[in-house]
Amino acid sequence: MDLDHAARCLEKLGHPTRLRIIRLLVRAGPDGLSVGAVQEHLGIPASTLSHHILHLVSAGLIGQERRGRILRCTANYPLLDSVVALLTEECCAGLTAGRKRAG
Amino acid sequence: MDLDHAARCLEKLGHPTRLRIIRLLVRAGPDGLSVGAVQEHLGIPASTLSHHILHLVSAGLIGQERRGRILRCTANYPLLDSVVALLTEECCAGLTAGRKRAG
DNA sequence: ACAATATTTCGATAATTCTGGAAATATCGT
DNA sequence: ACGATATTTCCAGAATTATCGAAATATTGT
Repeated sequence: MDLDHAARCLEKLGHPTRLRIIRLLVRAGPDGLSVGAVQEHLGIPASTLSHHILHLVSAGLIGQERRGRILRCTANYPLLDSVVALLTEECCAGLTAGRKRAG
Repeated sequence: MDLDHAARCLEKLGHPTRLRIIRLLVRAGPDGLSVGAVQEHLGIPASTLSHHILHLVSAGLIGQERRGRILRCTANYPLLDSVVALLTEECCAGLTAGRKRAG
């Protein structure tokens, strides 16, 4: 995970609707939720939701699996973890008090 | 820090140039860097840089302090920490294996 | 084949963001 | 006051993103 890849993920996460989608899916656990279920939770038009989901899929932040008519979306936990890890190690926290890296 | 505030921060971090600025400032430590120093590192036009810095300031991700002609920019470590914390606790990691939160 | 359900694609508009040259502003040293 | 340095603001154009109704595409059950 390099900086640009992280930036691409953060860009996708940096939209309130998409961040809500991610939160829903993370909380839903490994089974995730169907697109329809997400739509019910968020109460937004289907086409708008579909676009946002496409964003998240294109960044790899969520995965999808067809099950009949239903398209199940799941959070990509490892990728989310590495985004947080990059943000933490390379850019942000852990350096607050006594910085460990030279820079 | 609510979801929308986090989304606003993530949106700002979700741009390669801005993420680079943040990384520079974090690594520079509590003293930060002047705008000019950042510009030297990134090699982009001053006005473009100024716009990006304004974004980061408006989100509170960096602070500024004038010192004569030089404007020193510093990373807002606590805010960065809380963004990471929200991402970790509410949205992302820590739930990968055995989830602790109900949802 | 048909109706019902689940989701996407099309198409169009509005809004926002990104970029950077040129000019303006602020500060300093002399 | 002047010239140099540091940074921003103005301005404009190009590019991207967001939104959502309507139509299209699967899939299932009958």
